[in-house]
Amino acid sequence: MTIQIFNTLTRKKEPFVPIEEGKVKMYVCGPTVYNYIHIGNARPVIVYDTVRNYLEYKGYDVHFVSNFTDVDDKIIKAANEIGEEVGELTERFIAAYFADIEALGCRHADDHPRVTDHIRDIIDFIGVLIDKGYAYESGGDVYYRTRKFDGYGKLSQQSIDELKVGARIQPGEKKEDALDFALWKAAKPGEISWESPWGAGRPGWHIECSVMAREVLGDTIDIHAGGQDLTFPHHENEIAQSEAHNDKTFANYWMHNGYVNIDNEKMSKSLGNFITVHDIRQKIDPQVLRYFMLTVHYRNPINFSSEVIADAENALERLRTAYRNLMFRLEQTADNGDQADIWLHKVREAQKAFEDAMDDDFNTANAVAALFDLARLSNTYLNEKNTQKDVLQAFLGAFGKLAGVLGISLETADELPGEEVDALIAEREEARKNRDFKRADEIRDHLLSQGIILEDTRQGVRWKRG
RNA sequence: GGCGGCAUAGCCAAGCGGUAAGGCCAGGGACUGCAACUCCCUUACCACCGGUUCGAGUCCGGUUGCCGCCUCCA
Repeated sequence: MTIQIFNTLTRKKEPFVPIEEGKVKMYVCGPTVYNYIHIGNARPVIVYDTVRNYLEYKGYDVHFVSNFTDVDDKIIKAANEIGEEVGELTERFIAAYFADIEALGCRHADDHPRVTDHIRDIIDFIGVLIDKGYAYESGGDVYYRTRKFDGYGKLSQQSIDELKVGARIQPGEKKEDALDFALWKAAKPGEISWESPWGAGRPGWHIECSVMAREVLGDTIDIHAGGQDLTFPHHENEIAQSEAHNDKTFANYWMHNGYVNIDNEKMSKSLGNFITVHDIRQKIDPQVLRYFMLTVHYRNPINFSSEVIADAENALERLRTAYRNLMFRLEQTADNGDQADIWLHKVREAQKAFEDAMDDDFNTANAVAALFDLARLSNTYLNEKNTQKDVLQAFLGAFGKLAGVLGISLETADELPGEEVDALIAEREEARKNRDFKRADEIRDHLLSQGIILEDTRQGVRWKRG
């Protein structure tokens, strides 16, 4: 089935048709690296990593690009405050970013272009916009002439005059119109800067994405994504820049994820109500955070709280237990049965349900539900006296593959119990055989106090870390 | 002021015209020496008021309450 994507441009779900068959060009706006990312920033990273995984699952060759904004006002400010070079600061937080997203099970993009590596391209791009009359120099700055671009407002669905009401005009403004935005900013004394035809300066915020997307992916890309707050003005401005420059559609599909809220309010750096991924992953399993993010449809807001994380922990554990129990059974040299076809069929049905959910605008909430269907099925199967190896492997394969699309690993890194533990388990088995339950329970309680939970099954003693 | 989103069980959350997925928690039962794991069962007049329809959480209008964008922001 074709994937349906909700396109912000049309406010509708549309069948996904890539520019080039079998290939997807995808650009996701990345972080401004002056701090650790917070869990609100982590949402798009997780969501679009999952989108990318699913596109690949469907057989697409995905060229996934995500940029780093490594020069801007906030970075300069942060660097000044702690007395660090801009380059050192950004290098540090880029490394931190990778560490954080890896913990969250996200892969690196195929390309991570940086603004400071594309200054030349940006200057050239701005030059073309000036030549075409879409931009003008003013006192060392260069601004985009918003009213010149016909489609301005088409992404945020606002007319240019409505936008103007809300626009603020800064004192000493050098713009022709309040809605114009900076493509190039003249350097203030002592600031990091590059030479340009308009004097020393640095790029404005929006221009980088237009330029780097084009440099890496070309004039028109398939999917452009980011947080809802980027719709306006960032993405609106990108469209204005790119389409004025390229004379082509910039992106065919625009995806925007909802916010992460805390106490029902948007988490944001300016409000100061944020939790960094760097901190939270010391306290909770980052896989739980990822799972939690995917239990809500990406366009809806998601409210973060300790309660909801506790729920997610338990839920993920159920999935992991199902997986672990399958592995355990497989190790017990599975017997033969004759019901394989029925079960194999059920596995396929669950997989189909997962795909249907993901095809429908990446409905991960329903995809997760399909995983739980699979868990119930496999648990039921494990209650059978005889199991077959190929069925167990089918369950494990489906679990691994589908959870993998969601970026969730069901494997738990339980180290082998030491010899001492083995001996105790053996002793307990002996005691149980002799109906010495007092001693057996003593051993079980002792192991429990060490965080080892025993589970007696028909196939033998199974254990796990509590 | 302009634009937009959301209100579904104790909690989280799908569903977007045909008589309410899934998860967590709770209660009951089965399994077990007892547990654990697991399985089965139980828990929703879908914010409110009108309307369209044979039929509406699901479409239309209105009300109330939250939230967001219009300014740096994922």
